[in-house]
Amino acid sequence: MTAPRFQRRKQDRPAEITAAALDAFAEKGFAATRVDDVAKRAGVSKGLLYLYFKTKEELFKAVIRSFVVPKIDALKSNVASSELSATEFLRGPFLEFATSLPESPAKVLIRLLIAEGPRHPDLTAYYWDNVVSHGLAALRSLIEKGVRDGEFRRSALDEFPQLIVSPVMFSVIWAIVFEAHHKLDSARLMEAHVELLLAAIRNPAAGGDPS
Amino acid sequence: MTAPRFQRRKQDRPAEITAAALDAFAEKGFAATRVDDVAKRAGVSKGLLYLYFKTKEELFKAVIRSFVVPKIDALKSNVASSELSATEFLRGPFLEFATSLPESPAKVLIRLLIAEGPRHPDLTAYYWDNVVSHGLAALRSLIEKGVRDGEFRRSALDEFPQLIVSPVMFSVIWAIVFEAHHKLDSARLMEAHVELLLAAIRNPAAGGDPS
DNA sequence: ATACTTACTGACCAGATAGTCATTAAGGGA
DNA sequence: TCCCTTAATGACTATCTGGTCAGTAAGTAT
Repeated sequence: MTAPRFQRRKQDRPAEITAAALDAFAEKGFAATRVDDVAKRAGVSKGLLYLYFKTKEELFKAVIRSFVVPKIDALKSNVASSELSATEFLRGPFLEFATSLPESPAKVLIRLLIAEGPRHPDLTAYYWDNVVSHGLAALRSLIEKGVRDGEFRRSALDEFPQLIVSPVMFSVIWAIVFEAHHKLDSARLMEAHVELLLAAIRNPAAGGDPS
Repeated sequence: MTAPRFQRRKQDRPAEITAAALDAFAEKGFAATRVDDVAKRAGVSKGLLYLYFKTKEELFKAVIRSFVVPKIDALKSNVASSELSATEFLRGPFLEFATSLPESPAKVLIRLLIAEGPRHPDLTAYYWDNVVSHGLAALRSLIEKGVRDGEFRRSALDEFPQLIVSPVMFSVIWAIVFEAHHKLDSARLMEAHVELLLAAIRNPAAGGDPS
């Protein structure tokens, strides 16, 4: 009649453990997080955790990877809906993405990457290959399309698409550091950014803009 | 005839120790740095370190403070040289400041603040009071001046001066994470940013711009 | 029922490290 | 030259924690 002391759920454990680890890392950072604490949050013994992840570092990497992959998929599906003009894309999907990021798990990932990245070259390489390079390429082609269609003039954005996303990163950092005491309305910040950007690169030779 | 085993240099020790600590933190981050290692780098016994700093955390805070203060002074003296027009200021002193930051100790401070800030509310408060709020105020008054003088049109920058510095922060983060494998020419990035910014907010009613 | 595989537990250990303190000696004053 | 204050040392400890492993019991096949 006694409830079983545990269940065997080989399929689900890894995901549950990485989720618990993300929570813990979000609160304390990697180094200050105890493996025992992660195990407790996942409702699992420390021994089991070590059955699925060889070391604490492996766990760390698995956390990054497991939350990066879905993010990329979301990004790709966003870019796929590209019947929009470049301007519309910036005001629509891009703005939405940029606004949601500072409140998503990405915030934690970014903190971890900044804090621990320099000690994990393979991780930053992975992140570069799977996220940053794709993101930059997408931005570049977006700008290129805008220019081709006559919406945008040529500008330094060709070379530095980073300028499109730097306020996004800024918002995330702000949220990490000042969240508690100095809120930043990142939605409106991003709107302002997009409008400034469009004002700067709009092709003066082309038809006017309704705004 | 034997050289003395140590010298008593009460005045210099704290600065030497915080400098050593900055180096160590830059390499390993706060949590992974051993107090013993800091002491060795400073050429001092661990016991002495604890004579000047009550705990490792106190040392951490002292490091942040001791490198923030000079940075602020530099900033203030920069702003003081304000016979320049707003446009000239952005293209001159601001650009210089923005370009130098990613290679300065500020890089380390920012990494530490992102990594450990959430666990040290008093530190982020200090940083806010002494750096961020002043910086934002300076940017606001710069924009205001530009508008007053007819150089700039009113824009969202009034409300979000953060947009002026977000690429600076971006450059710093980039340097922290991808330094080794994907250099970013932050000088040219910042130039591009300033020109885009000016293109966006230049007052169309005013006299043209030579560029 | 019974035997068998293996997911899971939890007590344990070895190494590391923040912080202490009794002791030493530098260096200035009388 | 001899004190005497205190800057500085370094050995020591209490604790903490990543990682191990012998044993336990959940589930499955027969």
